[in-house]
Amino acid sequence: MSTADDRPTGPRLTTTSYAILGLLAVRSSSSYELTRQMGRGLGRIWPRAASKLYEEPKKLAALGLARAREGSVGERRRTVYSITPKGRRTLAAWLAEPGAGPVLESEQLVKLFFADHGTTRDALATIAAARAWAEERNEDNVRVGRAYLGGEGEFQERVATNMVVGAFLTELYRTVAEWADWAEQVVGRWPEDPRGATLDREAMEWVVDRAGWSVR
Amino acid sequence: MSTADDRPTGPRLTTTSYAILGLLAVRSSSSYELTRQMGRGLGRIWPRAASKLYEEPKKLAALGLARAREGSVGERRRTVYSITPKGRRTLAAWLAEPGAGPVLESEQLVKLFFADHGTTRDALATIAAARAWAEERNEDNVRVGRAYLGGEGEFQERVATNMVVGAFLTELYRTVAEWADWAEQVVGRWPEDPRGATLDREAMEWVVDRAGWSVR
DNA sequence: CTTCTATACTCCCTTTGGGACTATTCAAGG
DNA sequence: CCTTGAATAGTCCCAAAGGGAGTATAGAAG
Repeated sequence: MSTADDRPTGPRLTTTSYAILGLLAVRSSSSYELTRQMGRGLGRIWPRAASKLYEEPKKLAALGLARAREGSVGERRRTVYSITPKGRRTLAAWLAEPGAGPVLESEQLVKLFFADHGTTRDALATIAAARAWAEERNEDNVRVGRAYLGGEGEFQERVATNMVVGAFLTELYRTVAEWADWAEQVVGRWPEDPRGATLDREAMEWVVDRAGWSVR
Repeated sequence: MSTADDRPTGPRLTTTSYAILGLLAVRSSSSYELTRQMGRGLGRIWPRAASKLYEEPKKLAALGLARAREGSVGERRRTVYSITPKGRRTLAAWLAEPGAGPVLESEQLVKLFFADHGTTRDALATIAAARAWAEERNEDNVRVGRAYLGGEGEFQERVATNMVVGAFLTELYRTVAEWADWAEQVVGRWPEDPRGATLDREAMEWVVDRAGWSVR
């Protein structure tokens, strides 16, 4: 943590707060725009419900990390937020700490964890759904990557940083698909009642071997 | 959704509810044991705060999906829950639906998303932290995999299903580590001020090529 | 006996999800 | 011009969940 002067007092800042602050560092935005931005790229790595996001910029403004400018389009209210110098320093201080590792929530995997209480067909369907998920998500990734290569990506000037995150997602989706293909083979060899499935030694050895990269 | 008879009325069941129900399908347990089980393997794919977990089995019992047996160890209270036939049917019905795709939350990636508002050194530290995370997590995975190969894994009789989920995690951790190694190379080529980083065309082409698996 | 860990919970305040709602603007079509 | 639907711009509400703090007993070790 950097200078004590920049440590916000009052409401605590969450990762979501910093994400909104980061978006304001890139560009001043209306609260609606902020919720849209959070829904796109960032939503893949820090998904948040839109309805809760409207509160964040207010909090940042209350802490002096952002400034709120009330305005209107005709009779419709509109608030545009912009980052303050204090906000920039606070963001930079946060970036200087390494951050928590990924947290994964997968209902599909929970179902597979208990696959022996359903049918093998159910398990295969769940695996297929996982692959479909990866495919669908990857389509967006390809499109974005190509746009950047063509020099026409959103926030093209930020391509270097966006690529690092985009590559992670690319690899993630690819991994899910490859795992799904493998799992389909393995589970396809199960009996109809998965309770009868036993250790597939060859497959297990392959998995353990794959895990060997971190072994000292 | 299967037979209407088995559709629970009253409190809504969440994925967490089903996970607890699944654990009871494997073995009757005290609420404390349930919270421990949720903290181990399942916590990697469906992390939940222990303090909230004590409510779930109560809910299942209220719905007739589990039965609660009050008891004691000396003067200490203890409640053991076991699944009912209705509970088994409800679990099986849930397993018959494919389930939602993975949801990822990564503070590290959020930081990298805004890396151009920090320093290149910060970004490299964040990448190193991601790799360290993958390493640490993978160590557990290796240990578990070897125990299963040796026939001494926890719930060895469920090795077939556990392997499918374990393989996913193995691949995930490996992917994070490989991505981190790549990202370290790429970011290592950035100028000291990451705002000066520009499109690394060769790297971007590699990423887009890697994403090509799902392209029709 | 003391200390620490394990077992076995409950409570509390904050954050968050997700849905529902209100209202104006803008665009397209009849 | 009017109507309809999407976009913009929010607020509210109830349930789920995070994370910390707390209480209490049992068991192990010194």
